[in-house]
Amino acid sequence: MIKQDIKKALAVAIHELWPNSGLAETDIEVVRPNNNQADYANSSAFVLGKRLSSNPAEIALKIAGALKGKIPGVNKIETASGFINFFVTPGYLHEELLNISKQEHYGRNDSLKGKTIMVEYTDPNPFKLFHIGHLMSNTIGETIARLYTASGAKVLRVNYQGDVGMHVAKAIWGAQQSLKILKSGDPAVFRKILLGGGYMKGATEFEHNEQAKKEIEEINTKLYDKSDSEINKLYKEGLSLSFEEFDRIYKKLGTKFDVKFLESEVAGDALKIIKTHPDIFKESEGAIVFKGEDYGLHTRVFINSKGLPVYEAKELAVNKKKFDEYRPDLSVVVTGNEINEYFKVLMKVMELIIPDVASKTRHISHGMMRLPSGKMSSRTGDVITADSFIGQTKEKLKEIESNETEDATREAVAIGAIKYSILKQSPGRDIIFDFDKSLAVKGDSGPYLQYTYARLKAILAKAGEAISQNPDMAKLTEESELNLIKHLLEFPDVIKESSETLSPQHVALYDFELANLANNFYEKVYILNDEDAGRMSARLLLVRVSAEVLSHGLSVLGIKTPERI
RNA sequence: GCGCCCGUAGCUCAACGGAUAGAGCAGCAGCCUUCGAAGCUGUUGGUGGGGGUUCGAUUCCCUCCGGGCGCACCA
Repeated sequence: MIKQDIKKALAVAIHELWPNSGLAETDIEVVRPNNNQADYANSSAFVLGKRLSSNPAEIALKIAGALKGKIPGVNKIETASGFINFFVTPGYLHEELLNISKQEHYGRNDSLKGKTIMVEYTDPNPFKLFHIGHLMSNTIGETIARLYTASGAKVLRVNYQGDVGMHVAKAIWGAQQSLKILKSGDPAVFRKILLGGGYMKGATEFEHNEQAKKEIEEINTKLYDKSDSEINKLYKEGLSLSFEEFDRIYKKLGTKFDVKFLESEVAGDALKIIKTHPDIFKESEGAIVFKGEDYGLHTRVFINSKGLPVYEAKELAVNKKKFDEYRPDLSVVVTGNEINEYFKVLMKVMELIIPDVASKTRHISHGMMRLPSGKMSSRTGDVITADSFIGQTKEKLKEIESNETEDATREAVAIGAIKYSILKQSPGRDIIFDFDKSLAVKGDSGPYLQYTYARLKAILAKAGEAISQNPDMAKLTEESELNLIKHLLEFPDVIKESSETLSPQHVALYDFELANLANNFYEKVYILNDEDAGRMSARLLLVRVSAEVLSHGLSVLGIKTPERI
């Protein structure tokens, strides 16, 4: 890679000029400048200027002079007020394009080879709706998993689902009430009640109906000791309905979990862990709590006054369980940012009782999907399900489709649009979901990228056998061609950096810029029916590699690339 | 009140402490008699206020203003 070559040459030159500068190769960065002043640039002269107490511009000149003619592929080195700018030759670009066209997994790196990483995400609760918040967690988590895979790690996708707890009791209570009124045995009605309306009703009544609150708490206890057969039946039924529903959605979204944990499996462990650490957890007002104030945090309840473990305790147990059973090198937990503060308490507790787990656990939070009216709440029913969201997006796509599109393709485009709009911004931020405004299907959008891919593939399909002819790489001289190749060369760096910093938006931006350059090339140069067969073949090679890299780039984002859209 | 996060163009978002702060949408002006117009080209427009650190600050620190989330038995 040219960046590495430049870096090495810089390190050597700097060492020769100033043996004691203390500037190592790892301190030197070669970047593609965001302006068009150079192909690659370096700013080490500023650092050296500081260390040597001398003028950066002069230092840059000295370095540039020492490097002249020493880096293969670089034919021009300039300085501009301290920056050192490098220009590469078309010949170098041609050679590199040919190289990457032969690589099977271009873009992958092996920086995490041999490592096992668990990524927990989505975490929907049975008995509640799978809404666009889960869609967000799923999209981001899936991309993190794919970024780690692209860096060579073995990734285990984890889904942790709350099959016990107050929300289940609320849903069952609500369903019972509705069933009494409706006297309906229709499975579809039952399904709807249990998965959506039941929880809503239970949660609402819980807040201002003392009788309901009491009954729900009783149900919660019964759920733990399994003493009531009617509740057991409703529970079992609802659980399998929920899982069926979730699996259907995962399939749609392109996620497949390797490990599924249930809260019910870890509740017992949770109690055990808490009880074996009386030095850390204290009794307070009938509950067992962790006094976070000693560590600049706040107090959290781990076991409630009914003796049942709450979220924090179960989360503690599930994180321990991951390491007991799978021994990962790293465990990443993706959640909404509303639980950031709880997670800090949890991390502190883990540091105290299972430090080895704590040191290998990392919490990543994402923002909320918000409605223009405010926060979404499944309690009040002010919620948009993933299904209806995807459905609405498909409807919107119908407006701009030029020909008859198959439903599966339309769905791939709709999901691509949704995923891209989530991933193009940094994960910590909220998305204000205003359907007409925030979900783009034109411009910087998923469909634009898929369209570009389909367009490139259409050329390749028409070219047929011309692809296999001997490409005359030297014929790629247009600016649009060279710019495209330069961008293609960046792909491995972008993947590696995004995986290190967990920044899906960098991949999204890269893909978008790639599409821009590819479209620019498409408009500027006519590819097919060229009397110069070698040139046509070289251009087709560029089309092919661009399409492949775009497809891989989108695949990292979990976005499909249909051949036709 | 305390803690954490955020504030960039009319709107939605980018920008390892680097050069002239980039895109998309919306607006305006163009491009379908050759490969897919879900496209391409051009254009208008911006870092909440005030200090500080630095050769260099959207980025780091302080402060003020504005918004979000959390602050004990829900997750």
